[in-house]
Amino acid sequence: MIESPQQKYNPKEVEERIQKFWYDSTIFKKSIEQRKECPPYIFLEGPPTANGLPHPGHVLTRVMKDLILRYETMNGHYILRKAGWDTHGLPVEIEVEKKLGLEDKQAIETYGVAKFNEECKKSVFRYEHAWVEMTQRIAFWLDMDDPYITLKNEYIESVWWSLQQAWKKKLLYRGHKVVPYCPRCGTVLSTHEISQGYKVVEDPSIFVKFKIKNEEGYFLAWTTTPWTLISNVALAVHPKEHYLKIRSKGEILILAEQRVAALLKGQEYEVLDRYTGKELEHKEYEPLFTYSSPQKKAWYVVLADFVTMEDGTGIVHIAPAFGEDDYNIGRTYDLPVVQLVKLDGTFPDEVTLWRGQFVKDADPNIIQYLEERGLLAGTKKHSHEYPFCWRCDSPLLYYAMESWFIAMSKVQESLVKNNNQIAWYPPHLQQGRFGDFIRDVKDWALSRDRYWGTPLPIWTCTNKKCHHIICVGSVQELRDISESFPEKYDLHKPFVDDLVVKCPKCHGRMIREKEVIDCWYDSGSAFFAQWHYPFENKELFKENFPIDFISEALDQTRGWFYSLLAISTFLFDKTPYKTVLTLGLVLDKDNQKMSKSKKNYVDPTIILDHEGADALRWYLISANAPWMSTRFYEEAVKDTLGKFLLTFWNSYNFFATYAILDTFDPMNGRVPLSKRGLLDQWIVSRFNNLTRIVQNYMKEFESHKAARAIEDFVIDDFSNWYLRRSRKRLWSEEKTSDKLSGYHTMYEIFIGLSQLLAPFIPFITEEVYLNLKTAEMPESVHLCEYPAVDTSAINDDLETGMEQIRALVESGRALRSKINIKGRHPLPAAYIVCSKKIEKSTKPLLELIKEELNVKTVTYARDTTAFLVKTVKPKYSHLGPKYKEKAKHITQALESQDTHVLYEQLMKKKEVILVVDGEKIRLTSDDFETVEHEKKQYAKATIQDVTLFLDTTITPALEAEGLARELIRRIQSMRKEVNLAVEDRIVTEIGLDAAKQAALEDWKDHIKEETRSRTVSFVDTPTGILRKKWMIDELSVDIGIRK
RNA sequence: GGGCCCGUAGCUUAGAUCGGUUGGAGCAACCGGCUGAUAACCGGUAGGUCGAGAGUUCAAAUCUCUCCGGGCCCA
Repeated sequence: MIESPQQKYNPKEVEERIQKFWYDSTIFKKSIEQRKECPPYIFLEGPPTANGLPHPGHVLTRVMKDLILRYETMNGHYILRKAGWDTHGLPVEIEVEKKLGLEDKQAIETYGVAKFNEECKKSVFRYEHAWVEMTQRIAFWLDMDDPYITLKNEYIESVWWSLQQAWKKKLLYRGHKVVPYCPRCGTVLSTHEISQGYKVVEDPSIFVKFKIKNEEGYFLAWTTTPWTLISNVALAVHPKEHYLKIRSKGEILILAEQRVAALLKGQEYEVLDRYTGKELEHKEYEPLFTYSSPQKKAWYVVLADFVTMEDGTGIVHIAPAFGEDDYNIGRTYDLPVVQLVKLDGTFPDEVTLWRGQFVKDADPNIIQYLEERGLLAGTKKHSHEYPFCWRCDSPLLYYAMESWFIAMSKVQESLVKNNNQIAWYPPHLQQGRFGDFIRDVKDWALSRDRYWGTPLPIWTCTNKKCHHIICVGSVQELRDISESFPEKYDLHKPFVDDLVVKCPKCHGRMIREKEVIDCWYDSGSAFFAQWHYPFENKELFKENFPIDFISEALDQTRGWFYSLLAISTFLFDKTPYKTVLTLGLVLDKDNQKMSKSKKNYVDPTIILDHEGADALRWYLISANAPWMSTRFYEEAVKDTLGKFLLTFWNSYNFFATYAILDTFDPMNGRVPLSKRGLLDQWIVSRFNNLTRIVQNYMKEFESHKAARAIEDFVIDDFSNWYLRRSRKRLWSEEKTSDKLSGYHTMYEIFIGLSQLLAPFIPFITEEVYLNLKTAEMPESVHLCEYPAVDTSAINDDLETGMEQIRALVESGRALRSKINIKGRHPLPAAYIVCSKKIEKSTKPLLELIKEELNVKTVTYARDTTAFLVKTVKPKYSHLGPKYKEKAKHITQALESQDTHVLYEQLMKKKEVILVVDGEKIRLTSDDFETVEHEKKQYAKATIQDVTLFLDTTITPALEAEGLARELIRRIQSMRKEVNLAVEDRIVTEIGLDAAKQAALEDWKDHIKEETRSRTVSFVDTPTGILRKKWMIDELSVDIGIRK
């Protein structure tokens, strides 16, 4: 039995109730289990970190994932939805450092690594409850009871296994990388961290002369970091650019041809020689400083493509320890790495002149020293962006640090090949941002000199003669070589460092590399580590690889999307996922990124409380393409609620109210579609077309277009046309077959809509479905099949006809409003002038026009002649030049003529003779323009190929009918005013002018019926529980009603 | 600094792949109408430098270039 729904839609109440139903009846579990034998659709959840509160961006990703997964589930797929948590990394450590008041790494060591990591572990799940609650409230169905967690021993063990694979393939190696480093904090900063700390600063830039060996003259180089000159080992030139040897002010200098003009503007110089950069290669020079005596050959010219002609001299000083480009060129030429800066950012003792000084502070001293030695050719202030530590605000140094790497460059071709197997949404990312990144892939700097992370499973023998290095790939391996490996263990620092590990070769003590690994590696391992592969679940892993679908926000392109592909490529040489949906970012009302510091951050729970999860979901889905950024603010969600959800709810409420009143039973008396009225057939056809459209859009993740198509259907077709046009048949008291057809149609559309919309707005659809479903149907809408298209129900001709009818009705209404005749007043006739084809498609639906336009008859005509009058208008521009001063009189004479008669005369006799001032004037059709306009009693509207005429003749009978409708409308509004139930009967008394009374005599019964009046009587002074005086145009009416 | 994405009415947007009538909607505003389902609905009015400029073309919101603004990624 259908129950009466709440009059007002209360999202919070509905959603809480549905939430409880899902929980009590374990619907989520059933939705997975009932598909167990179905083809799988494999999904992998990108693990969030629960040490911060979820923000609107997370809501968007979760909504989109849920939409796709529910959609695929209803389309017959078996989908596991394992949750995951990302738990390691620097952000966690920083939170804990702040909480414990630890300033730097030394402070952490003093505090105790064991205790520190214990705090990190606790901190990681600090906001788990908020995440779980948000996930549930927006109805993201995810198995959070059995998540994968990156800090678990099993997870770490899987990660270790994969690292051992890399080791065995000789991809894991120790090397140098130049990284931004904060000397005060003693830590390397991640790129994400430094991007927050760039500032524009003015630094001294200097031109330095390097004496050419065994030859007169100097190379002129330019630098903005004088302190790196101490560690200089080479000078770089561009191989293809030209360089000049010049004499200027008595000095011989070599610099780039392109830079000479800019640097020596207005000065005289003599060109002595010209070379390409290539010709300068290996030319030696004398070192500026001799604090180091490198083992390898240094102090000569090298070639590098990165040398630009934009600024400087075209000759770049190279210090491999302090720049990434420098370091790379150093590797190419096998240059020594001279690193005359200590980790605290000061010069070491060897640098006798400036020992102990902070390098940046020493810059002026170094400049002065060079000046004194005559090696300075000039200084210039240079403003550029320079990174600062976001924590302590001290300038960062680029610094070559020892680090462990995965040689991604060795598998670059495989990366490209595998990337090309992936279906990217939006497609431009594949060859764009992501493809560029992969084509130019760098080795992955894996290690972090920190505490809270997966420890690098590499042990080195301390026996200097042995120096054996092993990479451990399982707990068992580690146990085998450890002394007293305990039953209970935790594969983090400091446990792994405290183990006494014996070298399998020489039995010497082995020490672990102290680093932990980049937490991106953790999450990028999820596709196998979530199953503890290969130690367990080998089958499960096989079944779930590769993944069909992942989806995260755009900022993950080079994050998780990359780390998954990278790991999968070197492990299995396969793409780990087939389809990736990249979501746009969520911005605030003013298109600004949401951040706590800007205070433009919207708390999703407020919207969930006010507008509800369905409104929130619908907004996020329909507002924009998934990959476009979306503005997020409460007002927008509120609009969505009002426009779409409430219309849907009210339609449902309307249907349910009448269905209950008529004790409609969906199991009884179903009318076959072919026996139903055209209106019913039309909406069913529209619904099936809609279903097809939705499925097509969803295939391409154009969920916004799918949503908009549904929205248009619900608002325009279903609510505002179909239901409105169906009202009348529901009001009739007997159970006609038309009424029953209507109920069955509405019922089927509501069930269909609840299924079609279920993946989008899971609560309200469940509410509707549960109330309407019969006992035989699945217990939840989320256990149903997604609607299939019934092509036999699609009738394109009918839909075209209806479109034309609706266009006619629209323009007819506009016409009525233009000629100022209210819709309530019936008109005798409408005429449609159109082709046979249009007549054929609209004829079956003419009843709709009759009612909507309130006309007695509708007739077709092939042409407009019967409704139009042709007249002529003098062509003044023609008459003027021809008749000059007479023209005025001619036009006066013409004005007194009937223009239609003139037209006829011109048609028949081809001329018009006028007598003006006694002179005969002969005018021809050249002197006139023909003008058409409708005959007096017709009003005309044109819609493309169709012309609509309304006959505006109002007879006394029609006037009376109009008046009757005016009265009915007022009595109805009075009923509403005193809150009468729809079925209540009343007694109506009307006081009005005697002549009008007589005219209304024939309409009394009609008024009685329409207003559910037992009696309608005309009296002098009406009485009742409500009495009102009305003005209908000029007419005063007095109405009283009572029960 | 480099790469990529975006910019259409006050707001949200369609149209861009393939150049072709006068750039469509919805919300908000205003005027009028309708209403015993609706927080609705219907008709009308007003609102546009299609971010700016240049180019290609008979013709540019659409193609090309430059610039401006926003965003992301990378330095």
